Amino acid sequence: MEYGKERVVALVDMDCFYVQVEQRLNPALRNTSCVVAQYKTWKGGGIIAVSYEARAHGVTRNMWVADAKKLCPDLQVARVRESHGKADLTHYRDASVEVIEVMSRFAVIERASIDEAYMDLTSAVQQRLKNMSEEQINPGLLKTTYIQGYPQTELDPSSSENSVLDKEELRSKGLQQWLESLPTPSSAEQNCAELQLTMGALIVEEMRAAVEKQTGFRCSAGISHNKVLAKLACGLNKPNRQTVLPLESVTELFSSLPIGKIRNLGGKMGASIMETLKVENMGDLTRFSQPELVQHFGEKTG
DNA sequence: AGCCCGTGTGGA
DNA sequence: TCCACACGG
Repeated sequence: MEYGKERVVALVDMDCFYVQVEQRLNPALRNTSCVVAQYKTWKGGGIIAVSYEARAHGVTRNMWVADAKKLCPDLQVARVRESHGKADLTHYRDASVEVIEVMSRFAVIERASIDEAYMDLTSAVQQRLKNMSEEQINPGLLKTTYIQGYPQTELDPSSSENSVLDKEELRSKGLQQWLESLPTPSSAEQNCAELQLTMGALIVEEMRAAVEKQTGFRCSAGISHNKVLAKLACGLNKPNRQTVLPLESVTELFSSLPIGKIRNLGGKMGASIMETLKVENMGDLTRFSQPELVQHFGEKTG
């Protein structure tokens, strides 16, 4: 197997998880602009989770409720339970366990936080490929899947029709183009990395559907070859969607990706990289060798 | 008045 | 091995 393509790794991230937990409990909050906030006294409390409807009004995490209401006057506010003057998150932890239990039926889960989990799907994928007949994968089984970098827009002056496609049309067109480029899942082709990612996406589609059916909670996911890329992919099409990030699409994605967008590089570490190496984008980093990076930033980080 | 918490890293 | 700090949520 080619270097960097050995594993299939997924990251599943619950969409505005605390909000969903409160919405399940109180149906009046569903499909509305709402937030979860803690500590009522100062400016109405601090916001720790925001529904996507409220985000459309510019409401963000870490905002005061009083400020958020200026942006979104009909904002609904759910409150974090307080025990003895302390915010009590056990409610959300219990909901998290519900989700993890469902996901564990599909793969070994590595819990990364209360609302996200990584999983190595390599062996599950190989199992599924073995048992598959030689037909092309049905796009209908990947209804919420985006393939990053697809459709590849060939510069065709005769058809400027791409500009009128909405997001869903683009998604399905890209998926279709991707599936056509794959070998049929037969015999010798089972170690094709792109085919493996696609099978990973199929498993994650099933997992996410099971999570929603069992718990009522929706999530997004990224499928790629390692944890950093899976995390990055997950953020590309939220909420309630999943994204495959093939290695071939990484170069273009990185070319304009600010370093701070990569997990663990959002703070001082990322700033020091940009400062030390005089770079802005992830693409610029490929100019440096691994020993150079290790020298600057330490064994693990480099 | 940004808190609180889990996790990971690297230096002492 | 422990501790301080950084990061994300």
